Amino acid sequence: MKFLLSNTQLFRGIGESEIDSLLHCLGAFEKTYEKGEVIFPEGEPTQFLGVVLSGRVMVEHSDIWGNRAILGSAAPGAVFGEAYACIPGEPLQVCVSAMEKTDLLLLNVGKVLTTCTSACPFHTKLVRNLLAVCAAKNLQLSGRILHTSSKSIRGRLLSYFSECAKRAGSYSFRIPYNRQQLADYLGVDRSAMCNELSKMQKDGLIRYEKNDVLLGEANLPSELAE
Amino acid sequence: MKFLLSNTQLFRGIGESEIDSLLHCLGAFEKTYEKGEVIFPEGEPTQFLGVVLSGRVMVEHSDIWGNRAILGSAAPGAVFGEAYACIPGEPLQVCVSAMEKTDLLLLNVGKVLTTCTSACPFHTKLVRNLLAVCAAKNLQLSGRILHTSSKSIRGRLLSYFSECAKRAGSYSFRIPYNRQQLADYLGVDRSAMCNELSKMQKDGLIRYEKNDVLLGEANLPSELAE
DNA sequence: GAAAGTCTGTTGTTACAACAACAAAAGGGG
DNA sequence: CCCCTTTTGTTGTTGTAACAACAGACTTTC
Repeated sequence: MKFLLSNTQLFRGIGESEIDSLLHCLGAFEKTYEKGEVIFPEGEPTQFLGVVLSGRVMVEHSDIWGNRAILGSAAPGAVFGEAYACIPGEPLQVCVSAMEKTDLLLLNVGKVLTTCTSACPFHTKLVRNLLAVCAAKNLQLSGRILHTSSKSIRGRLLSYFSECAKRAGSYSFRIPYNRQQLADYLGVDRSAMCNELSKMQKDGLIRYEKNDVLLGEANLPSELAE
Repeated sequence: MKFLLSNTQLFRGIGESEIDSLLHCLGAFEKTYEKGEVIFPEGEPTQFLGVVLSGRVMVEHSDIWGNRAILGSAAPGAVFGEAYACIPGEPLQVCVSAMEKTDLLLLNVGKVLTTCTSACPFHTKLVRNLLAVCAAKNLQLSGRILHTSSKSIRGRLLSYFSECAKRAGSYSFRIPYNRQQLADYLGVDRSAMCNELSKMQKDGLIRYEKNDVLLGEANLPSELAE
């Protein structure tokens, strides 16, 4: 696990040997959640930040009519809840839950920030890393906003798929959401989105099979066929 | 100006006397922009973070068809561009411009983060403050997402107005956007939104006059009348 | 391996918001 | 003060996406 951690953005530049003492300072502990289980419920504050060790978590919001909006998800190595953990007492406007069986590392970040001790020599480094993580999360949220800025379903899908392709470094990629979740991420109706996906395939814009998508012209070699 | 700064989130806990040396370390300088002028153009990275001294700036994105999406705005004392300044070389996906005549303080944050020097004793404090600012900005962006999660124009307006009222600590508040900007912030058509505002007033949900809004029942004492 | 449950894709209907076009009001210079 | 520009509010039309309902594929469980 220490090896995994030392490769995350949060612990970048901190040796595996130092991580131990840091984790101790941060009151770190591991915890496993089953699919669908709530990790941070809406309405309560949290002192803890989560690091995904395995599995995947989802950040969502539900209004009083049951309409769900998905803000994003976190894959292994990624961090979540850091914004709330950095603002002590702030009640969550969102709910974090496990999309599948998930192992987490939970860190009490409140401790780092409220006490001014720099006793552990790597606190400083950690805070800077946390800042970088927080900044990157800002861009992720901005991305989600830009993906939903188009008025049409097709525009939203293409915007999202473009980013997926860019991140994967390939026109072929796998999306982490099922249809309902993708619809809630893009803020559209599921059935209308399924419909649009079909049309886009007919139009040769994409090819897809379940969660695998190939973005590009119809005449590209079809990696997805058979 | 130092008095203003020492009351901002970014410089909280840093004495007015220390701010001078910090500003020097950060290569800080003031600059004035006219209404409509671009501060950070889309596509280019920035090493600088901005603090609004007076006026107001707006963060927006325009797609290739000219559709504009407004991500948010920053009032005096607020900070912008910090996410990009914390990720060296990251090209802006958004454009920052002045909504009116605006005085800014620009700080080279890249220097703080890339060099590991803690020579200035208040660097550490500043980085922590910056983290808090970044976390708060996360919540702002989440808020913008939640305000646009409703499918109806009325739902989006009410969600936004609710937050305005909460922040103002009053059912009566003033919005910083004109109609077109508000529409672009909420991701709806301006004329349709104007229409919906009229209906909401007829229905007694709100009263408004230009940018002043009163949220609540029709039978509340009408502060806006006369 | 059958049964219950979940997920996906399809269709048709309907409501709502985008769009276009215009008039009135407000603001800003000269 | 008048003219020009910007902003706001209104109307009518049209298109698109939400919604409801269902069938088939795929999972999970016992």
